[in-house]
Amino acid sequence: MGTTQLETVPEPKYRHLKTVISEALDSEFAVGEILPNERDLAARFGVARATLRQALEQLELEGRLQRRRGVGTTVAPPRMGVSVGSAAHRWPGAADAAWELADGVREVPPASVARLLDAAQDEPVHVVRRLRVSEGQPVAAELLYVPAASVPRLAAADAPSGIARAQAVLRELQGLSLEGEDRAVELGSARSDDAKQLDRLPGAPVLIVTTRYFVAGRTAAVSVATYRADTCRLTFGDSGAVEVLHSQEHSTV
Amino acid sequence: MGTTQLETVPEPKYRHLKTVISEALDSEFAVGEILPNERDLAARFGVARATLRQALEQLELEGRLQRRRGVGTTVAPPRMGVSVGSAAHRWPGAADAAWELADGVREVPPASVARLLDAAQDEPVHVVRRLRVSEGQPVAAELLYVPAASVPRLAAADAPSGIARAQAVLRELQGLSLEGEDRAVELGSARSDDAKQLDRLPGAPVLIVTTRYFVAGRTAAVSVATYRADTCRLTFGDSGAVEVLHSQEHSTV
DNA sequence: CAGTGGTCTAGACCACGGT
DNA sequence: CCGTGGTCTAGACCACTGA
Repeated sequence: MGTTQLETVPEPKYRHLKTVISEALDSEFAVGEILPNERDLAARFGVARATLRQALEQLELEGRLQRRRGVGTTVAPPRMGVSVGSAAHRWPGAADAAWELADGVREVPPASVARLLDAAQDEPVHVVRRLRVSEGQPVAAELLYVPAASVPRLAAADAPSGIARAQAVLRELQGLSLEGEDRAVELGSARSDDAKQLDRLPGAPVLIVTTRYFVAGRTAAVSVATYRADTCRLTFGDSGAVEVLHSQEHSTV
Repeated sequence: MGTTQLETVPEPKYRHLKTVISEALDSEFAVGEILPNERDLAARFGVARATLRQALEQLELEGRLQRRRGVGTTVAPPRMGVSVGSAAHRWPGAADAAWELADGVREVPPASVARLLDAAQDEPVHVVRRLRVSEGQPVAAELLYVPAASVPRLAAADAPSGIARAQAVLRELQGLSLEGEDRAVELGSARSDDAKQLDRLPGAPVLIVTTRYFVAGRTAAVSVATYRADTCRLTFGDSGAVEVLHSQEHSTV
């Protein structure tokens, strides 16, 4: 057995390119360094620009490159590890720096969220918008959905839709005793509003972390956090172990 | 301020296409149904095939479509929730069905893994290859790296590199008392060998789950599991809550 | 303003799956 | 074998950034 690598099939050009460039990145480029522009690179490798771009796209997906319109393509630093749910049973924002309040409104949640809350389809809930910043750059945009029933002391039109309201909702939440959480991670593409906050183009790959917070057997809140997939490695520290160090080379090993 | 949605900029065609098709999927198509082929669709929408493909690619990334060469494009079912680390402090394979042993060899791990193990750079370790199957299809390919020091009772050339050897390694592991785990999730693209096992093309987007297992203060094993990003939603059940139901609509809400 | 990446076109051929 | 999606080309124009 051991069908290790017969590779009877001709490798597509863009995949070979990807390997070549990837190796060049390891040996000949420093983090932050600017690569030649796409037209020059394509010419240098003797391929069409579209083909070159296919290779660059995958390298960007893997967090090896960073491309910005009007600027150029640079060598990306190793992904930063962002902690997700390290200390369980703690309300969002509790002593948690790194999250920056952006807005607080009252809206009807999307159907998928309404399903997770045990709420009616058209019932408006509190929505707290937050932005997570790490190492100086935005890494995640979060929408925290809180049904009115979870924060009964908050009157309907308590604060005039803004950061003040967001603060009020979070303050109320922290009075509740959190029983547990439930988390899911999946791949998605950035909605245009998230993309703006994350300084990416709409459609950029993101890791969507959906968290349900349980109080008294019910779902008291749902958080949908959109993390930049290119720059982030989500860490789940179950034990009190050391913070995870850099790692790379998940492909083309 | 509320820069909600001025959208002064013309929306690219492929993004508009994506919205249109996405809505059509919700209203006019059933799961598993086959879409018209790309040439017809492109003609119908009055765009070049490449542009149509850009829209389809993103929809596939979001798990809404499934495309297979030689077959066609079908409407994908909702992502399945696969549990990752629901019951912590348990060795891999312990009563854990769903993982299917594939191979067991002895190899030098990639540098990134060697760094996580407290091992020397060129020291060979046991490598157990496993495949996770859920709902009848492969969802993850795992490489479990176990330094010889973690399983001292295993002689160097104990079994002739195969499933028997894999079983022996796992059996030894389960004798150890696991102290904790440490998990990280990041986006990657499938290496060609993983791609084969997962029935995808090389380069397909995957969620890479790296787990470190701690015994006696040391890293006794490292698992690198590659999950299909298109079909999987990784779930982390911290509480004994109900299994997560379907959810969708992470974008274009 | 010049230079970058992002979008788009209208073709072509290839690799694969089923018939 | 035919029809599918996958790869590739050689152009073109647009949107954005920074000088």
